[in-house]
Amino acid sequence: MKANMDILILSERIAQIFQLLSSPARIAILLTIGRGEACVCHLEAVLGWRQAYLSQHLMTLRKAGLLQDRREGRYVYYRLRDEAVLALVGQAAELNGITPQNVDALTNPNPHTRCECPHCAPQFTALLQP
Amino acid sequence: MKANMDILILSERIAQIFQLLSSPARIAILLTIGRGEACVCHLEAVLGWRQAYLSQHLMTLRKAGLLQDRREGRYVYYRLRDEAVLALVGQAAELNGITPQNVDALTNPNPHTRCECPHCAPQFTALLQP
DNA sequence: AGAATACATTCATGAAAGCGAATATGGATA
DNA sequence: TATCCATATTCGCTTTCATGAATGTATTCT
Repeated sequence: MKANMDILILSERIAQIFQLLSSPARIAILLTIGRGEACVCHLEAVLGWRQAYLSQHLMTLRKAGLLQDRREGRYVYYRLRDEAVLALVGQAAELNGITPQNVDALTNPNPHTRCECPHCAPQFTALLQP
Repeated sequence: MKANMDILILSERIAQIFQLLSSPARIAILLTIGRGEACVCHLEAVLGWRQAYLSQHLMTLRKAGLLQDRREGRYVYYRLRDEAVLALVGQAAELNGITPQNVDALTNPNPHTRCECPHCAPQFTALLQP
């Protein structure tokens, strides 16, 4: 039965994407990078996780082709390879009753700006404190 | 840091959806139901899996609110509670280089038709054989 | 009522993934 | 060259999840 096989193979490939996105940590990373660019220390500061932990998830996302990295000096900047993933995240959120505005509000909007994390640019740190 | 907490909570909820869809079996089930309606024996015949295995995944999808079931005699018919999930699956496929047509071709198109599986309507069985 | 059929649920196990600790690499500065 | 800092990788443990086996429940038919 060919149609049978097709649907299984197709489903497998589709599930791979969802598998990648099934981790809260990776979703948070993708939103924090958003339409911009971020070094690891930025994510470290914003999300409050250890560097090694972030690097593991970044490696996963990079190997899967969702992220691309760019080295500049001793910093490595990550950005989305395809911003369509943000649309996918938004649609998933809607399915769960979350409005697109809520997602957008937490998505980094800057298209490919330099990282402004507390390490890279300490003057921005104060803004994060309530 | 409020924004920090928000993004973690939001990411958690979004990841839940992806977690649900990270199983090839569940993707195949959703596509096979598609815009129509299917009883368990239909899925059993089309996908070639044992009944208990299907029932487990159906339970997961039902409890998560993605599927709704309707009893008619001793048959239980499943349908999508919100067809938006098909759009989500299609978008995930596109991210992985699969064209929407390829997905559509394997998505049951009939809106809420009665199940026509080999058990429920044996005359259709012949059509499945190449 | 009893048997048969369609479906649901529970339980156990094995594989995979999350996550922490430790360590390695690679560029920059002195 | 030596050292520091940003980032990457490996290892190991724990937990989670997928899957199979067995069993339970609801409905129809005789």
